[in-house]
Amino acid sequence: TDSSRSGRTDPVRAGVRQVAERAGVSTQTVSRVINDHPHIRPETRERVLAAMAELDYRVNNAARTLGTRTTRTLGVIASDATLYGPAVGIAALETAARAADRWIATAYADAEDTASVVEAAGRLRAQGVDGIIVLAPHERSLDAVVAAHADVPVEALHAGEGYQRQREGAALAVAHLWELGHRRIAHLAGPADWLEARARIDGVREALAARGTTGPMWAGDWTAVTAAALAPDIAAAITRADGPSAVVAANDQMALGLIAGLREAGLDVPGDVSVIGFDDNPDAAFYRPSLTTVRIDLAGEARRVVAAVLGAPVVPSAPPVVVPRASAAAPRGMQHP
Amino acid sequence: TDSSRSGRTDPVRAGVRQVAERAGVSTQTVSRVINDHPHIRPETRERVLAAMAELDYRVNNAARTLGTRTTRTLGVIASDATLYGPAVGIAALETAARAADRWIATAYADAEDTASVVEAAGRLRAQGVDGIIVLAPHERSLDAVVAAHADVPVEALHAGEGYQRQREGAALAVAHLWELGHRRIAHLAGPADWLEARARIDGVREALAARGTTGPMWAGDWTAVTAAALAPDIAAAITRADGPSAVVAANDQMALGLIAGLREAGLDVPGDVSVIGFDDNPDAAFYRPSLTTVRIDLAGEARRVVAAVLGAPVVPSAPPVVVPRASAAAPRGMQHP
DNA sequence: CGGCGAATTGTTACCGGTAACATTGCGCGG
DNA sequence: CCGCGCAATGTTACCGGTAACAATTCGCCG
Repeated sequence: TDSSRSGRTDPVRAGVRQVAERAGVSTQTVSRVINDHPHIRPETRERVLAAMAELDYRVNNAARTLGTRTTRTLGVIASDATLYGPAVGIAALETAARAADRWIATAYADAEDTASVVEAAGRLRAQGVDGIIVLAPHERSLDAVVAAHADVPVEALHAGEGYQRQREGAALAVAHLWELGHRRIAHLAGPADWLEARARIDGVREALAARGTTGPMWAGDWTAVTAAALAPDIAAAITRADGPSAVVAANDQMALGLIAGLREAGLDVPGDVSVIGFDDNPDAAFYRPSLTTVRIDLAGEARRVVAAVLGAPVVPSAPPVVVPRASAAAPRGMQHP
Repeated sequence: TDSSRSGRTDPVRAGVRQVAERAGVSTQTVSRVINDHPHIRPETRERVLAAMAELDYRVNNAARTLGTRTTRTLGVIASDATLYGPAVGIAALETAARAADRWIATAYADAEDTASVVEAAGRLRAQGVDGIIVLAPHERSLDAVVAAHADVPVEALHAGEGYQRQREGAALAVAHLWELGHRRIAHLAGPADWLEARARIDGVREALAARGTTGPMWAGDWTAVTAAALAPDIAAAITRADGPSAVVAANDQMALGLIAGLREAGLDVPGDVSVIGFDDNPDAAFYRPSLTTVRIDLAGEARRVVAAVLGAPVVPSAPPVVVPRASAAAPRGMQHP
């Protein structure tokens, strides 16, 4: 009976015991209703739900965790939030986790430093996460995390089927350029020890191989700055007699830097060379020239990996698609076929 | 006494009781050591620490939470992760929280929908956060969150002192353009009911007022798409006799879209009109033209707001600075003064 | 109509810390 | 040499759920 001591709102949060009393059942029954257990008479369930609503009941996660030894929380290890891919990946994971009635705990780490990644995993473990999702890591970091935390499921957003999707996307990029008429295609890759970069490299390689050719490759670090720094080199290759006429960049930000750098070197995009990006950053439509890019179904990937960590049945994501814009065009001499 | 039943690693995590037994003290003493309470003999502390190390003890957060009713977790409500500002803000908050030995729980909400923001706050509350930090919200959403969750501290990254910083930054942008010789300066603002947008609007207005003038204003939604859609309008204003010769965009992404749209309308940046952005997106250096922008000390802001939520003494952040690049230049007719 | 198994609900103990309070030991002033 | 007060440590109960097990009810079959 609420004493009129102080404020207007409930001074103490209601617990299962209060709900149970109000509904005239045991706490266990309340617990069963909360967790959707079977063998509850519909009428009883109603009564409990009503009591919960009246008391504005919320489960106490800490208590639940203590009892069940499971936090319903998934840990996410992310690296650089200034990169478009990871930032969107985290958001997609949060959404997917929420849909699965889980929480996300995010820990940032320096992807270049395996120890820091393992340490981030440790922080997440200390918080009691039920599983860990690694975003775009070095392959060896992933291995290290798996080794150090063998007792929780660890998944990478871009491993397994995600790897395939990335590969497909890269292959699509090559196919798009090929159809435009390009026959010598280069790749500006991400750091080679990132799974994500590797997948895109493999995709490019295989697509080229399927067409009986290969192409030069450079490795950046996902940033526009580094891509711009590599541009002179790439420009030199392009201007050679049998140099590439198109470049697949492993993400949009590198494409941006690359285009700026190529321009600096006197090359016009898409006049002298075509460039295609990866990620479909919403800004890419407004780059100059607007950027042709590959879109991955990140939301679907996130759902898949969350399901994988939870051991739930996975639904496949949608296949990647090319978003054609101005930065990729027919090679010089083919404009009017 | 460990029965040799199964695996190599400890089958059960050690708890305070195990540590206490091993160190020959009570669990309470262990607890005191964990939490750095006074009145522990150094020698005792050593013994406990040793026992903890030997047993690879980790506190169980759930148990601690249950006992103390505090989770050491701060909730962050974010809106759109595809925007550079919020994405970096979250990362900065995570770092600041970690430095304060706290966790971050992130909940995404639709900023345009107050109910969704309040609901996100509710989710965070259910998780038991000790405080809530709202990232770039509508003012009314912030009010609603405060009203609905009066019993936890709620702060906005861009309210209070953060507001001042934003205002300063906008004023700096105006000052920069003014020094270049611009006398008629427009503002492409964010949605007017966002605190962040408001601060920047106020900064622009006040800086103009201090120079005895005013300027036209348009409101976008932070995205390049909408900025591009507004560009024809803005271009029309610019080409009028006494139209503005420079635009302060409220973020870099809008600046990007604006520049693309102005170009579409036949206006050259910075030839016909100067544009300055806000945020110092690392990509901005590679836009074409490279974007002059304003940098805010986001890391410092994050530290400040985390301290504020925790009721700790706040350290001020660094003042904003202008990063001069190519998109802002002297107005036509002043190139050679 | 007794008996049996499934459906439904209740009882009890426990998860792993910590707050609150109790207790012990010791230095020191009078 | 006693008593006081603080330093150092211990005891106990409890936080708010849930697992495990027990008990009761009920429909239905032989």
